[in-house]
Amino acid sequence: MRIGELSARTGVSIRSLRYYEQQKLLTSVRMDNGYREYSPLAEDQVRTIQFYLGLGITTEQIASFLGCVLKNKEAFCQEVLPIYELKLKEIDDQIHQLYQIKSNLLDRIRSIQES
Amino acid sequence: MRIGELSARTGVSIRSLRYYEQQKLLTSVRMDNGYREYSPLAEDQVRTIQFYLGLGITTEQIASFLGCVLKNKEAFCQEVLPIYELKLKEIDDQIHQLYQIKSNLLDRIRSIQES
DNA sequence: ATAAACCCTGACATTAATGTCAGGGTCAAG
DNA sequence: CTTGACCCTGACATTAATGTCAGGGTTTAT
Repeated sequence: MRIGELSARTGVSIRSLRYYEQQKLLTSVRMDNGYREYSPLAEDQVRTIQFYLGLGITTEQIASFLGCVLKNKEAFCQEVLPIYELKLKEIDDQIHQLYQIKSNLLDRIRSIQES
Repeated sequence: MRIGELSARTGVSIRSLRYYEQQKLLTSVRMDNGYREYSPLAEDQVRTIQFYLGLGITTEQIASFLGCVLKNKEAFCQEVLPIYELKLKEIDDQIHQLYQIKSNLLDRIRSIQES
């Protein structure tokens, strides 16, 4: 299929599909006219990419294990767990920071409303 | 005082002090040689700016009420509360999103460790 | 053969505060 | 009068994925 169809099937913009290819997350073969041609498997692959992006994993990190997880069960890919754990730590840090700010904001709001 | 001293006193980089001025958070008078000269009050003003930035408030928002809060008690400045409340909502949304991701991450980690 | 719909590359824009560099004045102490 | 420590402006870079535009080819249907 061509890029427009892949985009329509997955809901991912053409621009993003080209970007994924540049980041080595996705491959295509070129037809004589220069158009990209995708295998039917690409649709699932794009959904997988989107799933990991939704977890806040960067394209660079995804590139490091995507080849494996497309062929095996995720548990079999040793690169995945450390990345998940790193991301989890980052998220926890961010949550903590946001709570700090929230607490400060609530203090300020309270002190305004009291006066 | 000149910009280097203000920077040293507040711990805020010279670059940032110039940026605050450009964003109309800070003023200075120019000496004959073109150097900025700051009033002693600037030190406190810079700390106030830093405080609001630490709450995640943008320079544009700060600019909208800084004049007031420098002259009055914060509670007196009507622009402040809506901005606090808006920011609080943004923070809550972000916290919520992060929890969603965290929950997904924990699921994946668990499913890897179970296998 | 022409219009519409598709595809290509390359480039700039987006956010927000800050870092950093280049090229150039100013001033004080030696 | 020179050196070093200040100061100035203007500009580009940073992050990461995506949007958008220009300028140009291709294909399909009429």
